[in-house]
Amino acid sequence: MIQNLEILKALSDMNRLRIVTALGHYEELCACQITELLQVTGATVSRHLGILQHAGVLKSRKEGRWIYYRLAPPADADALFQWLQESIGASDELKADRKALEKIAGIGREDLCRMQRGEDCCPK
Amino acid sequence: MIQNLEILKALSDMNRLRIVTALGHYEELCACQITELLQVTGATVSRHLGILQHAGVLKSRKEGRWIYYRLAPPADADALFQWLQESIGASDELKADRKALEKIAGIGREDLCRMQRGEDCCPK
DNA sequence: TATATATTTAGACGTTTAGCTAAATAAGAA
DNA sequence: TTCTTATTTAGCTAAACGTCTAAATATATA
Repeated sequence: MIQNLEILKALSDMNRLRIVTALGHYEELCACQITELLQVTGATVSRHLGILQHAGVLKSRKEGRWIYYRLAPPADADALFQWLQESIGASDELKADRKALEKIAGIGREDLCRMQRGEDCCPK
Repeated sequence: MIQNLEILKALSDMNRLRIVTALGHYEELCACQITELLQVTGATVSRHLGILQHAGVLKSRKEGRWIYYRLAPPADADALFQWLQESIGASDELKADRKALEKIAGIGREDLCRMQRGEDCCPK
């Protein structure tokens, strides 16, 4: 498949757009943070991240148990991603994500993951 | 659905990319010309054109029995389409389309449609 | 009017995709 | 080592998608 077509396909899903937009604001996020943002299963997030990574949109970095993802689109798709970042944030759903992310980023990895497995320990 | 997501979805199909690329070169084309280019059923072409039109990427103009389509992306997607036109033509499949289109555009509507219904009348 | 024809719509069919649950993997902690 | 846990993989289901054929629509021509 054409590389650019694969990128377009990778971007034409709301949850994946949300991931890309989030990473446009946060430099890098771990899978558990994205899981918390999207409110879907970890497995589903993993699948979406895999699709984005395979399309060459994301790169990952492993650190202990956590895997961090960051945007890394190919140079010749720069114009596309610039358009994305500028125009896509306008939607209400993505504005809400922005707020949710602030909270998620503020919690810290360990507490976030504890929360996710239901220990209900941490900041509400 | 977010407008920009709908545009991305509309563009994430090879045949629709071929249509958009063709219209990037030819100003306007009728459905039968696009049918000849893609080599799929008229019904299928009609569906693809409908999806692109619904996403706001194309506009149509009726002239007698023929319907002509042309690119008409919304202003705030300009950057996206500029990227598309610049970067997407590099693929081999789309270069072949370019050649096929020259032939198709050279035939003329009436002869082309006669050809399509198998009368086998016209330039080979 | 009746016939021909370019396009669209409707319905069927096979493939792809997004989501889930459960099991597997990989890596720290006890 | 054994246990815990973050992530991925496998297998499933339901919905979405691309394509086809056949019928319907709209327009021109005889």
